[in-house]
Amino acid sequence: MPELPEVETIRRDLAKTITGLRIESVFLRDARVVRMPPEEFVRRLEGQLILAVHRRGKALLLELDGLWFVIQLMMTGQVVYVAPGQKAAAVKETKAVFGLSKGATLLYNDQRLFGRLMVVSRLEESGYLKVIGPEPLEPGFTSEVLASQLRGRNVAIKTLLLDHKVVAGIGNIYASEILFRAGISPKRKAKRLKTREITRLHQAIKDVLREAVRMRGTSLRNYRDGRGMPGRYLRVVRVYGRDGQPCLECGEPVKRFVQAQRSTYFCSQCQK
DNA sequence: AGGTCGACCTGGCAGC
DNA sequence: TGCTGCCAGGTCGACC
Repeated sequence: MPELPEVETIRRDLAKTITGLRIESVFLRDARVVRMPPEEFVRRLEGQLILAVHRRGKALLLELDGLWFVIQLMMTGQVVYVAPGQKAAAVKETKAVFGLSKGATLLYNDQRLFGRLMVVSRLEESGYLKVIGPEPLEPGFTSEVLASQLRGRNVAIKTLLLDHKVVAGIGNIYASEILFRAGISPKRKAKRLKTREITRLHQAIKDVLREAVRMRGTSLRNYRDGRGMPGRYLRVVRVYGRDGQPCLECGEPVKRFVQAQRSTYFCSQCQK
């Protein structure tokens, strides 16, 4: 999915466009994206006022009156706002269409159908939100909190960064970028990191995610923001997708290998 | 309990 | 114009 920076970008876009609008109609073109009985999903949403748009980890949370519309985009989900009078550009990947008040429309597109849409009265009803770890850009996420999450964990640090129970919102692109920024090898066992390395890692998590939010996220293929536009962070990635190309710090070729069934990119000179 | 791996899906692209 | 295999911003459940 879109990772934290991409979801945060969408959240900010949607907060401006759909806050205060009412969901007047719900049309499911493929009910597989709805992770509850589809009739109940539609019944709960229709007529609801959108009070606010929040984010937790990689999940978008639309606050309704006593209910939450939880959207997990996973790998290829998109939420696209279509302004009143603008032609609703539904595409083959459009799986749900939400008719909003004042003539606006919200499209949910998802090529791979991994995304999850649900409406709950309490956020813990979502298995993801029930177990999710600390929010990395919130003040409560300190170096000590990170250290406590890593303690005793006998897994490669790259794999652990992808675990949303450890830190929320980090995905496969930013895990590689963060470790490069911190100068730490993705192969290091989490429990072996020194305190000063954890401090660097903590700073790198914040720096990389903040920079990516400023650039409105990374678009490889499917990611689009709430206005249907790609993000710009791909222009400044240091290692992700750059295998064989020279490291921007030392010139050594960037390496790719597979870790926990996901690609990892790193520089063996700069990351120890 | 913590760690590993397959499953869930569709589609783009490289190589033959 | 195939076909095959590999790759893709994620999460969960079954297994050891």
